[in-house]
Amino acid sequence: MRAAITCFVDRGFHGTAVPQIAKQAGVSAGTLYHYFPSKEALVNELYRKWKSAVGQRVFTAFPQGAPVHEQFRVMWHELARFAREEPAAFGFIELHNHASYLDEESAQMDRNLKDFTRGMVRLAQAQGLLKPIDPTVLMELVFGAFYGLIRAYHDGRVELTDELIEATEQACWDAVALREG
Amino acid sequence: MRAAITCFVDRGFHGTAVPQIAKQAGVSAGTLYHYFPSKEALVNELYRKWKSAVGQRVFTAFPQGAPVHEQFRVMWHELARFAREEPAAFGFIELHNHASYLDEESAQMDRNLKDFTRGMVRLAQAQGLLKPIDPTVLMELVFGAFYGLIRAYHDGRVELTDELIEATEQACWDAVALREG
Amino acid sequence: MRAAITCFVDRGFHGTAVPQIAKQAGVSAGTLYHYFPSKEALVNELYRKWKSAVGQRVFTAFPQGAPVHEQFRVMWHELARFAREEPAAFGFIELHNHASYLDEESAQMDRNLKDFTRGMVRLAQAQGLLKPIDPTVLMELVFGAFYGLIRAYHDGRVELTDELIEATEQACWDAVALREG
Amino acid sequence: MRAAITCFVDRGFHGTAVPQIAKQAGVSAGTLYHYFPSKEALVNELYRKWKSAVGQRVFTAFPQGAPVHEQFRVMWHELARFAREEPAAFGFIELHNHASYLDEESAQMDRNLKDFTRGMVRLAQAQGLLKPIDPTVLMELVFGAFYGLIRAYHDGRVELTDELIEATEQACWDAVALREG
DNA sequence: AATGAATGAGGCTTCATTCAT
DNA sequence: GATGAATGAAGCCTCATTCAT
Repeated sequence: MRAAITCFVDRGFHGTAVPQIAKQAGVSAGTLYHYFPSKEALVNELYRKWKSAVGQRVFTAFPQGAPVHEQFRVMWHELARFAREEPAAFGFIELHNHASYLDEESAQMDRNLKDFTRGMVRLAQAQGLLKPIDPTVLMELVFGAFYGLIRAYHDGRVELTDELIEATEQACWDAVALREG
Repeated sequence: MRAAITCFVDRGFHGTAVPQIAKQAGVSAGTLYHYFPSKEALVNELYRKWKSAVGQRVFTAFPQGAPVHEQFRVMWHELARFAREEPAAFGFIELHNHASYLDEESAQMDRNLKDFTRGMVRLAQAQGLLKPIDPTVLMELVFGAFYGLIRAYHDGRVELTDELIEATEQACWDAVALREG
Repeated sequence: MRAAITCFVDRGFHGTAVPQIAKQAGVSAGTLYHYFPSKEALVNELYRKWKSAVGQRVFTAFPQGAPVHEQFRVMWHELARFAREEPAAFGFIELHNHASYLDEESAQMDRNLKDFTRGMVRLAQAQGLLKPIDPTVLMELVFGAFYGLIRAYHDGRVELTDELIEATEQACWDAVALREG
Repeated sequence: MRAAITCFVDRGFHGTAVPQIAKQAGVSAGTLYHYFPSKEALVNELYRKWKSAVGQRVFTAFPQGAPVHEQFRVMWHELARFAREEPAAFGFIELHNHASYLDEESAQMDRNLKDFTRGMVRLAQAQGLLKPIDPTVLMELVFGAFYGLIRAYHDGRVELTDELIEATEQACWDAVALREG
């Protein structure tokens, strides 16, 4: 339910009451329990659904054989467009990174995504295209920066124009790329 | 109380019960209410205390007349060392950015810090040292990246060595600096 | 439904959910409400059905003109055999004696059975065959003892052989009979 | 709390709401949870408290070296007097025999009491004083009869005079005793 | 100043019952 | 007739807060 996502984004997991979600969704509290055995199960299901959606989206658009910078650009643009189209969902995913109420299945999904990305980073480093910093750190810098950008967009402090996406992509590429000079 | 911070970092504001904090602090629940009128007041007081502590720390070390990159480097290193020395406090500050239970005073403090920083960014942009992107965005990219780094440190996924601090500082400077070429 | 009886015996009236009964019976929850207007009506109907069944059984086998001890023996054996053949139903009847959700019709049925039995006891006392104790008490002693026997059988603590039925019948007859000596 | 016992006796475990107990006890629902971690814990604690009270009572009055019939008489009278003095508590104990929400500790207590009693029965049988029926069955007959008597007393259908206690004791002794003739 | 028992509102969840299909 | 999704009242329990000691 989209209603649940909005609530969770606004107030967090513990700050959101199940009846609030139900009201927002226009159903009764009991009805939620026909579809989800518990509040935890609900949040996990939502998490996995959207996390895999964003993963699919990037994966689908990913230019397999292209240069690394082009791949980076595509990933950044896809993520940004996703965040622009589904701001609530994106905020939801970001919010729940590493939350204690996520179950093992959700955690496993996270790890898989990260492992895959780390593999790509290592490959690019081996080609001398990225700075020789711990891949985990490089990823955290990039995704952290991206989250920062999206947070500002959510709060209405900036508009997420294509130009801004392009400019921020360039900035973050500069952060991780090994300067040729 | 340091105990409260640990609890809030582990479980979030709504997920932390006042008696839990009291127990962790080794006092009774009632005692907390001698010092703080409410749970919200407690969290706000903690927030302001540590936010101003980190602000003071950066401000004290800040090299007023130095070149911008040097200023950036000092800020980054001070923040990183703070996060290394007070991991719980730093996690606490980061966690509560924009939380709904922060009061106006806390929000005002945030805005002041941000406005000040934005002023510095504008100045550097006017000198042609930083990329001509919305200063708000530049700041979010940098602080977002920094939070990402610290998160990885908190989770034990990386060690926060001086070398890593230096390398990440360089990467983030590359992200925001205007390339001379 | 036999399913309902099993559930009620296992968990009691309040501890049994209507959907549980439905699932056990292999039908949907809504279907139950085609046949019974409410959970209370269901339990009352079951109660009357089986209570009258056991009453019929004893009544049918009852040797009208025989000596009192013979009558007692027949009653005891019939009850015991019923409990052996329909353990769930018997446990159900016993469980719901005097329960607050039994309606007036069920209560009336109980009273009729008891009044009838009490009449027989009085008759036997008048003949000097039973101890001159309040007939209500005599009945409670006998049926209480019988329930105790059956409870042990239900719990698997004893086997309900014909020999045991006979021996316990003799014991309970000794309890109520006036010793000739 | 005596209030809880009354409620449980009236409506059973599942039929009694915690707020009902609290109201009856004149405290708030939350207060109960200062003293008992859960409704189950409450019922178990009450059960053990009163079960051991009745056990103590019989044990204290028990005439160790006396003839078996005298021992039986004492036990019966003590039980009856206890039931007369604490009708709610006695009804409560009886009600919860073998209930599914009793925990292992309570069940163990039951078993210990029963094992002890069974030992005495065996001893008496070896002396040729009791009928040679499975001791478990003899006990169930006697306690079942006793419960029946008390049930009638609870319902106000009989008065529990000393004479009645004596008469019923005699009847139940006749049930289990081996007739000398 | 410190305690911790007491409170009652509110949270998560269940369940008897209804009703559109 | 049968279903099972929907409901909302109510159940168990937690928790921020108060207050007598």
